[in-house]
Amino acid sequence: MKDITIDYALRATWQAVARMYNEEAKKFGSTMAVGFTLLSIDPKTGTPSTSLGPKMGMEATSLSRILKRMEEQGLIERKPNPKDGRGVLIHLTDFGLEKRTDSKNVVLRFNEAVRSKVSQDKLDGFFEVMDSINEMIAEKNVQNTDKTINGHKPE
Amino acid sequence: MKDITIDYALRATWQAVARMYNEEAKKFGSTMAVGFTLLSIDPKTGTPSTSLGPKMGMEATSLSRILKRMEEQGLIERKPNPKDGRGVLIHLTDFGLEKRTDSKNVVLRFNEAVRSKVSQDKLDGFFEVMDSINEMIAEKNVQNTDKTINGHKPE
DNA sequence: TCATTTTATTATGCGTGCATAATAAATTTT
DNA sequence: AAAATTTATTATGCACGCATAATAAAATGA
Repeated sequence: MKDITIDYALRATWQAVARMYNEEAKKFGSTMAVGFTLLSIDPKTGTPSTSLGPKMGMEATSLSRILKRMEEQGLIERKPNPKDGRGVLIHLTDFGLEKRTDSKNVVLRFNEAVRSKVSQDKLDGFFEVMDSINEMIAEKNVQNTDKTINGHKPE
Repeated sequence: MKDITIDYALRATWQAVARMYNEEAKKFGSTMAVGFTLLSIDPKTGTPSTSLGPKMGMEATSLSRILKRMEEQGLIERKPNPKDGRGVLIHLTDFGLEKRTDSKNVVLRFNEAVRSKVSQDKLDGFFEVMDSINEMIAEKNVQNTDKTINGHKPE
């Protein structure tokens, strides 16, 4: 029985990863959140902004400013969605694709490093606990039933 | 083999918990970060601000503004540290102690809910993965060797 | 003792994430 | 079709966490 709480371990560990990711991203002139967003955009077809929020596990409004800055930096282009006058399609520029690759490498390096340190068994336990937490929270919020993390991957 | 990355699960899950914690904290006029800080202060002896950052797994500078607001809200008092003219001792006010109890209940409820959903085995896997990640990151940053999460608890 | 270095804290700016509110374009209802 | 509702997006303000820089008080070294 560990001496720390689940939420504390989750929080402190995520913060540590976030610090590290931001540090890495800085090396190629980016940030963690921008990197995650780049990874959530389909390089070939582009991605309707509607699906970005759920895909990234965050509120849609939170993306507004990030996308704005990404557009200003020339990482993405917003194109009107022919199927919905309200919606927007997010496309990567060549520059964005380049940064996307950089971001992907950071993510891959981290995940491989962790997987090489822990057994698949422990990792399964980790993912199950994550699933349980998300389920539990989703149950409390009736309107958010589609916000489970399963079935999504950042690519 | 899950279809999502470790960092993604960590991030999305933590964000979900953070949203929930903030929602709960709002009910008694507080926030998640303030709640965590309250829980990290010893109600009897007070806590030197030096130890708050490491205890909470965050940079010391990040606490400055939070403590400032907490003082303005009457949750804490900063008293000079008799043993070190540079340092400050953080003490809870009666009001702070009250909010600390509220915050503690939120944390306890969450942890109990998770523990009732997952086996101790899975939970051990979770904690081991968290430890591995923190170790790995600590190894990269030579100056941060004392930043492991083990041995700390938010109370 | 005096100078240098280390340590504790605060100030500031930036990026991030949320809630809330506003706007505009569907969609549904009548 | 016109009105009401829903949905997609943006704007704004607040809280948070970080890095960097500034300040002040030890601690260390000469």
